[in-house]
Amino acid sequence: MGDMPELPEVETVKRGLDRLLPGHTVASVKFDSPKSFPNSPADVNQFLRGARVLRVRRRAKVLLIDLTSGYTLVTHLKMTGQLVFDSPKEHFGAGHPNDSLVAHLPDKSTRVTLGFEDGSSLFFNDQRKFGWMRLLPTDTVTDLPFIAKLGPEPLEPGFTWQVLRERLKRRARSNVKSALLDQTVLAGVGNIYADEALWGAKIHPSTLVGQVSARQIQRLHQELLAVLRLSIDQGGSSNHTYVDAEGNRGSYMKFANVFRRDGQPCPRCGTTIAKLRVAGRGTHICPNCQRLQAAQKI
DNA sequence: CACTTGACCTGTCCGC
DNA sequence: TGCGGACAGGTCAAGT
Repeated sequence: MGDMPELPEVETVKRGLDRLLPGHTVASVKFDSPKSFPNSPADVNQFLRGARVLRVRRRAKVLLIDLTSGYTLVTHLKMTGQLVFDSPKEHFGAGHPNDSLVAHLPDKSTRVTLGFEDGSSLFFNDQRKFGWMRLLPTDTVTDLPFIAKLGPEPLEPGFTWQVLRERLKRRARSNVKSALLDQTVLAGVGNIYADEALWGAKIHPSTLVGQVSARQIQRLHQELLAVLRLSIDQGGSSNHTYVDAEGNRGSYMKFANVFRRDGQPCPRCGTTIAKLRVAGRGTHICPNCQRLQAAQKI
């Protein structure tokens, strides 16, 4: 069962790592090449080993760990990735709630291990091996094709509802859920928060983008920001494998209105929540609150 | 070009 | 208890 990091989960990991990693110098590196870490051993020796961590950033669902070597460790967690920091001396005393998780690392899902000079470690675990970590010159990261094509960050100040309307026009003939999941339209939204925001705005996920009114786009914009912010406040969503930089699970799922709540009552009207398939993805809706107009039913 | 489908992997759950 | 198939929160390449 997957457990996937979207913007709030990656942001939570980013905040933890940015608090824990800067100042640490890489002493040793073990990596599963090329699947999870395609760089050569020569690159690792030259640009990673001996480098110190400057800062940790996030763009969309990508983590960027900047190093003093002028290189950046670019990491995508995809469906089941975790980045967990373990410093037995400094952060996890006996009886700490994360001892059980951290104590057994590395395990069979560990793809990369960075050992730091003070004895602490950063583990990149990834059960399904979809995720990757790669070392790139810091000033070329934004040239990576998929990063260059990313849409705006929804939580940046310039992201108004009018910007959302303009971005959605790129996918005018597709359904609104596919458009929200398209990272070139908008960065960071995945299956959970697309479902939650569409429920909040009372829009059926199969509605064609061109059929969504300006008023509905305003409402969708408001719901997207609210759900992303709430989830960041809760440390993200954990159904299964997601944990933050210290091995903590997130608690957003307690607040989910429809996601993985099929068969339970809609919190707004009591109608039984349904699960369907839209854009090839499991999709959760309230069939009463989120209706397709007759003309759109195909 | 816009959009949809399949592939990438492993683990788990559900029905027979 | 065993086995096959569907499915899992992401993204890209290949197809229509």
